[in-house]
Amino acid sequence: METPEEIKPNTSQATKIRVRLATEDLWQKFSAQNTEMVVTKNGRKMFPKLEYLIDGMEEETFYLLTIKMALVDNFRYKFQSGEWIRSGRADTGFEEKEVLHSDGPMVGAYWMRAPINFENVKITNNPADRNPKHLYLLSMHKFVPVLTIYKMPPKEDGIKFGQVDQRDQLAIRLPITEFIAVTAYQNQTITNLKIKHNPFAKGFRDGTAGPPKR
Amino acid sequence: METPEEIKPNTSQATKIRVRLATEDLWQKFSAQNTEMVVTKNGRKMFPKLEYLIDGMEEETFYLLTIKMALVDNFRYKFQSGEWIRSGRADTGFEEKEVLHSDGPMVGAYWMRAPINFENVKITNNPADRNPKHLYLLSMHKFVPVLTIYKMPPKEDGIKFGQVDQRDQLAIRLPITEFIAVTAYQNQTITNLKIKHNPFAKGFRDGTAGPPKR
DNA sequence: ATCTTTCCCACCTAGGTGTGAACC
DNA sequence: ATGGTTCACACCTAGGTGGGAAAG
Repeated sequence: METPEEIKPNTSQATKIRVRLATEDLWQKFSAQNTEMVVTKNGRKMFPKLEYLIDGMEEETFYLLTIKMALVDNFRYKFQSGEWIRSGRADTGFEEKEVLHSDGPMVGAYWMRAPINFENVKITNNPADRNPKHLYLLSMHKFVPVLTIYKMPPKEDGIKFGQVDQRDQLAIRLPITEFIAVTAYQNQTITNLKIKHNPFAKGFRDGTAGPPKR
Repeated sequence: METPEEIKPNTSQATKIRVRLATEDLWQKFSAQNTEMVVTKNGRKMFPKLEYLIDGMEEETFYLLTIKMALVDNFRYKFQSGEWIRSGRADTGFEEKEVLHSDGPMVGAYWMRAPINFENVKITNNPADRNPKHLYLLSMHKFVPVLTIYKMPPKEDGIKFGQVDQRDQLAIRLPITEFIAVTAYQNQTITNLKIKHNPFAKGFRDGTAGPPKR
């Protein structure tokens, strides 16, 4: 169980919330080699997936969950001689954008029942992409996913979208999920891990099927 | 352009909103034969899809969209001698449930730009189904989809989920989208229309591929 | 008997992989 | 020349169809 890195001023209830990754072992394998994530013009899924396990919420209170990507530092990176090194200051033009979890406002009991995944969220290097489920990232920069949990006020009559108090926000960034956005993998070890563990890359595994012929 | 059937007490802005179906011609073909929709234990997609075209929203105001299914009347139905007839009173135990559009709160300009579809919403006959994107329906009963548009107050600092005034809700039910929930198709004409127009049923079309062998 | 539901199936759509060459 | 990006591609996962037999 990891401790959240960033906790905003908060009510006593919200600070009891704890978050960990559903596939922490897998993330650890990537993290140890410096995780890379491919960004494309049309949007690319992330692998490993962002799947969080949550506990400590109030069973009957409504919460909203969002995900965003934050720049880890102000540098550009490049892969040289087998390692990632800094290469000047970060490009300009990056703005954080938040994507609401598509399940909408749900009670704590719901969020805690099963892993919460954001696999419908894709990352892109196309600044003109207006898809609300796509996050624009800068290639060759380092990012960290930020899960934010908003506690809703008690529901009233009608639809339940009360105002969210700033103090009832909890932002969680797990260092193990940091990654560098790339348009093509740089580190062959990362490529091998992707092929080994991502079911969609099964066609590139040795012993399962031959490499693609051309 | 159809006129909304049901307009709740409303601000002047909200009443300017107009909604029509993106695939109205297709819905018309089904509606003329009494549309049937299959419900399953694990959830089934609807076909034709619920795809709405919207105009008349304020470009920069935020709106939330939801979908729900309403019982059209208090009867149970059965298909006898080639037609749907009433067969006693409706079963008990149906409760309307609302599903938020997964894009979350978006400005009017966004909702009006392209057809709004709810194809991630599935219908089921399993009362124990707790999936927030699944709607529990009673088989052999008649339903109508209800699109509800919630106008949000001007955004403040922080996250933008202000309270929604009851007067700023607009509920739209298009009679052409009424359907009877079934566990197996009753009317062969409906089956033929599904096979002809649903891409996933291509395997059952004559002249494209033979019927499945067993 | 009759009506309704469930299950597995062949067949299909939709779209997620890294590759390697081309492009810039 | 170098470094980063784009594209079509073969190969795969995932899952949406109604049919038909069986079950309830």
